Amino acid sequence: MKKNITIADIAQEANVSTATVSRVISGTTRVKDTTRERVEAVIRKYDYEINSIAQSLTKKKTHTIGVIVLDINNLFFSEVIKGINEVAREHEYDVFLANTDFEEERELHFTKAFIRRNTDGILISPVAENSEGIRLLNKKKIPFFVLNCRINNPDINYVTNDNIAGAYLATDYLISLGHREIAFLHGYKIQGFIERLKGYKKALKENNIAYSDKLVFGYGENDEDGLRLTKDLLSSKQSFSAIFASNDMMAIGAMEAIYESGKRIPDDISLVGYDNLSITKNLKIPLTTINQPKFEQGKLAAESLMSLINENTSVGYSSHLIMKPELVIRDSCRKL
Amino acid sequence: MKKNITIADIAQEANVSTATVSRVISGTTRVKDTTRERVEAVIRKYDYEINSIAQSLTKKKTHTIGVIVLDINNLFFSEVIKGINEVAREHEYDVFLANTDFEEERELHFTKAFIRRNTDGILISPVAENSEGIRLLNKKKIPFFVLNCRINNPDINYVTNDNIAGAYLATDYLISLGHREIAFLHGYKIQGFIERLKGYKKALKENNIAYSDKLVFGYGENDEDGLRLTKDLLSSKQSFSAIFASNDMMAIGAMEAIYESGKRIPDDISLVGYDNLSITKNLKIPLTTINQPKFEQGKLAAESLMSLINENTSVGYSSHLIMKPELVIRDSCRKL
DNA sequence: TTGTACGCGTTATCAA
DNA sequence: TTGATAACGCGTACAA
Repeated sequence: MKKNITIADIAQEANVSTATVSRVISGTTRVKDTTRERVEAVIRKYDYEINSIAQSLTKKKTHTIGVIVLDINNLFFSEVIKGINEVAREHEYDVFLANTDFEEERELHFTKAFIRRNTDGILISPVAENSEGIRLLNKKKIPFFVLNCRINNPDINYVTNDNIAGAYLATDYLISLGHREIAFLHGYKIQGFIERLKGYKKALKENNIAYSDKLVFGYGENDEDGLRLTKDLLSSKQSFSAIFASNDMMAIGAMEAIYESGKRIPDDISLVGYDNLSITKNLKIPLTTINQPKFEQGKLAAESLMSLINENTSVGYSSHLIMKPELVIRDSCRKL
Repeated sequence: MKKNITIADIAQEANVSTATVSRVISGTTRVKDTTRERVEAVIRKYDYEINSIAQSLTKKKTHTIGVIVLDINNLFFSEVIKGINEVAREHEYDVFLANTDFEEERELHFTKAFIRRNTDGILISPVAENSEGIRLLNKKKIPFFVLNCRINNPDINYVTNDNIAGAYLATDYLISLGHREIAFLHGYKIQGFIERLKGYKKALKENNIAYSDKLVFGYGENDEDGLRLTKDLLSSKQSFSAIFASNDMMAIGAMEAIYESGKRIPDDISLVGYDNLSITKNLKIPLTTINQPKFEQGKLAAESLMSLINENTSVGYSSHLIMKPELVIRDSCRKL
């Protein structure tokens, strides 16, 4: 086993106590210049790096946050994570990243892993608002902030966007263009996607259009899912003139399926997505979609988490942030 | 300060020693069933989770790997990371993720951070083959594996793709279509992109086409960079009929710039990218590009790292893996 | 089958 | 300005 150089080794070689070495490293206490230099020379000589594990044990701080997301390969989360990283960097925190792939079991696994690792705080995009992971974090009083989910508990902080309003915007826009048979590509059965279905239904209802579950195809999340579900839709003999995909990745897959079938967007089928990923403006057909701030959500959540961590007393109020979605009109829809 | 429940608390409440609690948790030694049950009950009662920090200190293992990439928001790395995550999951390792944004200073920072945190191993996509981070890892004899860079040191393991060959393929393809004035969008000045320039030059030379640095625009990496550089190119009065972008993200930006300028692909300008990101087939114009395995590179590197970690003696040989790139022809190029 | 006591590498406290 | 030493929470000989 590789013997690691410790503070004791440095102390011995520099003819000082471990306490002094510790002082030199932390820079908190004054140390005589000559001793300091002697110690620093030995540290450099061995490329000595402090052992944060041991350090954390006494300090009770790891300078680490854990981030749990549903799918790291979805560009939506990439952008959120970018925002988180930026904040973490400013505060000199390091980031653990975990991916649940929408499985509650994995979510719980990583939650526990982070708790065991004593991450100072956790950002989590949960599979369900009452997931076991959330319960555990809450019970353990670990600073955490929920991403991308509304939690019905006044004590729990979260940031999300108004999915019902966003989906309403998308559907209502299609209806305003004259579409009445609008297919819906349903994401996995998590709160966000269920709410988007609600917004879709709400828009139908307000426009006196009957809802039909024959036009709802699920479930999924990424471009492959969108491809598959749209193929199902196309071969279903259902009549429809537009598709509302619950997120952009699925819309990208839908686009592929539509073109493969020989149809065209928006001439034959109109298409709307959700998220406004930066690539959607460069798709085969620039995509009409719903924008929600992503980078900002990550930043916001991370910043709030930092204050949660640093005021060890609870803040006295909690953040329930609901971002407002916006319709971004591009070229994927046409007036009937 | 929140008092954490420790093994000692459990021991006290269950009327046993800490050693016994430890045995119950690890399951290594036999414990009488009745005591075991008593201890387990107390553990459940408090939702006790072991403190991995303390555990690591004695065990000298953190069950953690660190991953350092150049840009987490580039879909290329998303896919690589996906491969890494899959392997880590199988081996019950957790993953620290860090992003250097092509800055050597940040690379060194995270390398040190991982060393201090005693990550059992590190996967790194370095800014330069002789970076300070690489030097440190090598000196400290920490198990590590280099991603996406060829290292001129027999002891250092790496996996990458043959950038020269790939860029040659791309350029030669354009030439075979009759293009002779081919602009090159240069990525940041790191080995991979420099090699792609070499491949480009090589193809020109073998086809007796003079190289002109007036056709080379740099430097960048993502879609915004591609947009900016292509605008520069378009306003430069240089005559050209094709663009070879050093990666797909830049090609996406180039596509945007070209369309904004009123020109069309491939009618007015042919375009080739590099990486074969899965979205490239769904772009405005499905992109002709160079494929290199991404998920597989991540998997391979992670698996090799795992064996490096688990055979604490060095393996006796090292892996220098160079993946073969392939031309993927879609619709973004035309014959002159 | 179980308990005692020490070590892991650091920081913090108290003396000197 | 420095040193000795007790924590921190866990694993593990060694002993019982």
